[in-house]
Amino acid sequence: MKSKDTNTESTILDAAESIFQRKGMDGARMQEIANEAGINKAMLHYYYKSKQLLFGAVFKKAFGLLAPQLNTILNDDSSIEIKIRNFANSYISFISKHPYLPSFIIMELNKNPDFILKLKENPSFPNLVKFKNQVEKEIENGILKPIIGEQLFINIISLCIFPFVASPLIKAFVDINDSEFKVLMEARKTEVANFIIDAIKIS
Amino acid sequence: MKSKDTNTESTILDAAESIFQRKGMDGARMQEIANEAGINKAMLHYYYKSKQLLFGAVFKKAFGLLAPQLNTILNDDSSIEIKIRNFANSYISFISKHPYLPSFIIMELNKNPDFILKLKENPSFPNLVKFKNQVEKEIENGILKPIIGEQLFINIISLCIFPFVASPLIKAFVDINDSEFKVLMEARKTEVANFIIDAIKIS
DNA sequence: ATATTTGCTAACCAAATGGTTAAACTAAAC
DNA sequence: GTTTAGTTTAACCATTTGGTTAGCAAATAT
Repeated sequence: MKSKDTNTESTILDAAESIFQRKGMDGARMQEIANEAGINKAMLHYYYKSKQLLFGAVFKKAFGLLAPQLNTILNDDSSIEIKIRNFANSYISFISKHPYLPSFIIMELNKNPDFILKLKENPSFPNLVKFKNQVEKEIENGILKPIIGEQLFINIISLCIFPFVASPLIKAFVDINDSEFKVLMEARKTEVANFIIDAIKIS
Repeated sequence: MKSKDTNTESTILDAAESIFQRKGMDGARMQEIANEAGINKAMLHYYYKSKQLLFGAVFKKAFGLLAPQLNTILNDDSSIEIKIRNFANSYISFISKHPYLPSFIIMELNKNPDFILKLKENPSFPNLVKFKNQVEKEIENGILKPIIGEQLFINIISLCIFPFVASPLIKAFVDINDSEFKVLMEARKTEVANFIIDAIKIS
């Protein structure tokens, strides 16, 4: 048997990732994935029974990259302010390196909302309870202005993720090219954090 | 000739809108659109030469609904604070009524970023110049804390649009059902505006 | 060495899909 | 009443597409 350090199964998954994340489930072609992997189309079915299952593997892997990052903000013990600063910085860094990830997840989840049901069963699925309690406590302690934890959470991820999901729109509205966009996103690492802190912290 | 008040051409466009916005260009089937419109598939090609052209008509119409709303905030003469309050309220109301619109536009623009080039030629395409000048002036006048106009603009639309684009994710994270989501979005009309104002206004 | 399992390919298949065509139908124009 | 133009349909077509099969090649087991 072949025992090359790049084994076929993961070559396929990488190729599928690249194609699916750019074209989506419906737009992707099995032949295109095979070409990208440099192998015969039949191999896709040999390792991953069907297009659905191959897609499932890609989707699951993609979601598995995003969720842990969210848990970071939700479940460590630093103050809300520190968590927000860390999160904005690390999440924007992360997405900059994987710009197709969030739009891929969101795109496919919109076309098939039921996908989320299986994901929710996973015990590591992000959970807001601790975060909400912490927000309430800091409000009681006079550190934060009154705000609903859920809304704050939505605000944080909106500000971090949306620019990447809607990057073609943003580039057009702000009238900038790809490299200027990168600069703008780099600046957002602190910009977003400062913006949120200014909005919620009692000065 | 037929002169019924519901003419075939617009029946087709409505059906195409419904299907394309839910399934996307790649996921939509011409037969499905024909069924939705209650007519023969050949009629689609009779009125709109091809799937591409029919899709183009739907996309153009959809974008034509979103752009004017943006110009409202960019090009009227009230203060930044008033504009933000009005915008958050009216934009969130609007999207609530057309929840598929933003994700449809963003989804297809991600798959085909060149679409935006033709849209930019349109003189009514949103332009940030006036908004940026206004922000700078209010900063000089001591009304606002220093902030880059582009970043503020991105923040505003992120907070208003993202929750709808990522609604399946949001519902799962916050652990709410559709009707609770509606309530949360209703609350955001003022929540988002207050959040932004708290972040940028000198108190 | 031989048999057997595993990895891989070329060729093939049935179903789906966007698109076409020729004929039928409708309603106004002459 | 006949012509003429636009409108609609059923049947059809070529291509694409996900998936299968049979056989080959290489590695492992016996």
